[in-house]
Amino acid sequence: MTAANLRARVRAEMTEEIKQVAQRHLATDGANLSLRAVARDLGMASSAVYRYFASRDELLTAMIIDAYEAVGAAAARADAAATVASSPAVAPVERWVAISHAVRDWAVANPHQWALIYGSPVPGYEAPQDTIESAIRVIMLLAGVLRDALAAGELPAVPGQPAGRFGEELAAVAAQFGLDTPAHLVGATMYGFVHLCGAISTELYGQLNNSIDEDRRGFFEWQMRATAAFAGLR
Amino acid sequence: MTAANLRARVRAEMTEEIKQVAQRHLATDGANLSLRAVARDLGMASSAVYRYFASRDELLTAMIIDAYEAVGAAAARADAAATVASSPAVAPVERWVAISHAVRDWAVANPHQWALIYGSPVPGYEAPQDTIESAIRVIMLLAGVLRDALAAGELPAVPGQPAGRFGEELAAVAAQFGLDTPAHLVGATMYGFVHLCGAISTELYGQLNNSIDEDRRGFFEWQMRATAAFAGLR
DNA sequence: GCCACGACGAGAGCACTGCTCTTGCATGGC
DNA sequence: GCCATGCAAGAGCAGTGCTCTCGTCGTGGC
Repeated sequence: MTAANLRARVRAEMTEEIKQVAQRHLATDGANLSLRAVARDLGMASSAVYRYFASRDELLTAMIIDAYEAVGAAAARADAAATVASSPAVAPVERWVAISHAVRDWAVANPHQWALIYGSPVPGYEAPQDTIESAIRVIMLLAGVLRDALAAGELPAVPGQPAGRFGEELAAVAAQFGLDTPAHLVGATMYGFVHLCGAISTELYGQLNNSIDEDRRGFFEWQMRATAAFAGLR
Repeated sequence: MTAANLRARVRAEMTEEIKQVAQRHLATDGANLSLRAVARDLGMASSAVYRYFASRDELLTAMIIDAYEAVGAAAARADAAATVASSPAVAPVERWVAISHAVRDWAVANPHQWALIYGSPVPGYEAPQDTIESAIRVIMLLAGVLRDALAAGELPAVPGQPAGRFGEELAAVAAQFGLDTPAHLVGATMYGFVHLCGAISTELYGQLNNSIDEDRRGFFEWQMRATAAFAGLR
């Protein structure tokens, strides 16, 4: 190992350490992440952090990517577990529900990270291209459930596509991602994803207070089964 | 008018002026509202603002209440217009769609205000009780559509309530607000509201980028008609 | 009519923030 | 052995929320 490689490794470790401390601050203090406070926790000058992240926004971007990775990984794990668990043929709706629960569980456990990726954008911050490939993992999992269900002949045939310009856009999305699913299934996927985001955000941001206070998990599952039914799963 | 009343009026006008300038800043700069910048725009010292708002959070709270009022009023206006427009008997689903479009139109026109009330909470900020009565206006309008449709016999009968603890909570909500609608309709109302929030937030926060870029309004309406159908409207 | 009181505005100041610039230090390659 | 390079630290700038004090000015009570 050359010295340059060693230096790069030390640098990567330091970067990781900064991110970890920043994530701890994020989890406790919320989105108003203070670079100086992170530096203090690490026992170094605030200016030293700028050797690793050019700006606070860049640090936030790194945390956004990590958050997308984490929630996507949690959802993928749940999907895999649900798929395997049903050795003969699990109902696709159970995969749909398992993915949704995994996302919600992650969000409840990491509310500030959720807000970072699916909440209102940080002021003055614009998501760079780095994040988009991480951002679509959850929705691609949902799309996969419908694709498999369609292949297994478990979805009712719906001719045509939703009427309107957006129907063509849905068809274009299917083509773009190489999905051999009709446009209305792409729409149903996005419909489910939209509701997933809405259900979690309304719950986390207090819109359900004084209405559903006890069985939020049950209410959530009821909703997600409704979106699955809209897609044709049952 | 006594002098005290005059003073109170001057004070109210000044308070209103501060809120207007703050709203202008909010609309352009986003949620990182600077009290000092507002004071500069008003040509007064920053400390003078504290005569009217005890803290930045209090100013934000005032703007949150105003935002709830604005979106609720827009939705109520659209509902009233849709109801009147259909002099003999407009399909209830059109009222549902009209309310939804009004909320979305307002959100698209005032994205930062939307983020303020339905986005991730401002760091360190907790919504005070003042906001909750303003917050439920939109969802009460949606509930009203279903209530009227039920009274007109336009909803299919669904016996019982959703199974689970949350079903009881839904029934309790119906009782709490004096709604004579069954629990599953309360659930459908909240389902529609959740999707409304999710659809608008995903659109505003860029989750639809590179998928639905042209006909977002059409995609939104398609979604809201689906939530109406879930409630039994068609 | 006067005067005290209270509301108000302005300014200074504190602690904090993101970010930049300069300086010193240490280490590895020649 | 010397030098270049990467790193850390400190000072400093402009900005923030918020507090405190002080001067002013209009108003209500006497």
